[in-house]
Amino acid sequence: MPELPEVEVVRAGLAPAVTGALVTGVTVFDERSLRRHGAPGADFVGRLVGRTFAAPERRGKFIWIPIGDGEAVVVHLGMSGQVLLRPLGAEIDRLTRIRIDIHHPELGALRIDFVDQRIFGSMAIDELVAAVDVPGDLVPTQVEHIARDPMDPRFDDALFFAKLAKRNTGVKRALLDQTLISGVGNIYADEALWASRVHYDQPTASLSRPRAKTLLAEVRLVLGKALAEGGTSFDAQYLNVNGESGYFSHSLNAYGQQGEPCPRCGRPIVREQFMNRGSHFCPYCQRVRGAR
DNA sequence: CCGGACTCCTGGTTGC
DNA sequence: TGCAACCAGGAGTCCG
Repeated sequence: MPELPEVEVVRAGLAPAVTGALVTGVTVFDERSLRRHGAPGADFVGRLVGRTFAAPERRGKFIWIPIGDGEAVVVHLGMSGQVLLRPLGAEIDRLTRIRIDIHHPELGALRIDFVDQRIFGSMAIDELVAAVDVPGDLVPTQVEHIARDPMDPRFDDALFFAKLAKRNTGVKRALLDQTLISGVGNIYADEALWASRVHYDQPTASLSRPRAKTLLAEVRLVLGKALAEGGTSFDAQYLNVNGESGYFSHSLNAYGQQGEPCPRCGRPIVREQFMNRGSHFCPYCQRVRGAR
């Protein structure tokens, strides 16, 4: 699951190569990767060829590259998406779903390969609209409902705490709710909860303010650390635009560590099914606190 | 508002 | 050795 750090690594890697580049050709190998585009592949190709990319932007796990005329190419990696930057003549991966040929004024001809095994990811051309909170900021309509991520300077901590207190749900569910806080997925949710000693099903409304602050701080810490290390690569699926993997898997404390000793107390980490996915935590360090 | 179930999907792994 | 069942889960939708 590429989460904020992996997606940001992709955005940052894309930036120098695509900004100012002209789209010279587009090939759609699998139309299913255009699910969010809402029109056939020919429409996608026709509207993209001849356009010039501006600097790629990101919110949460969404990347978009403005192409002028109030439009942008929106990219979501889903579960298994990769965006690879390659020389024009490089070999094409079998799982490449979309290929975009570009010409950069300084770097020359390049190719962007959208590779996606599970096809939960997508590309789409979308209209840019004013952001709800800061009208000067433009976001694709598909991203309008996505909250700012905790690394965004405009992320509003007080607003987040207030919303959290009003929610009547478990804290992990809230962390994964992209309309409340974006960019966090299953891995970093488990890691941040472990670091702040909070149980995944702790009711949000019962979280004390100091605990909520600790949790948000740990979310930022774990995202920042992963970012510095180039993103997680625990199953080698997550690559930067150059096809290189990150190193964060070496420092996971809870995610995927079931049966291993908790790095804090030594008792075994447990994996439970929650929200149709695995939740990894230390049953000793992370207990539901404060009955009601 | 909330949560659960379901959908999209395929390749690596597991199990017989 | 071969094959089938199983598992991974981001995000949207629908329903009770």
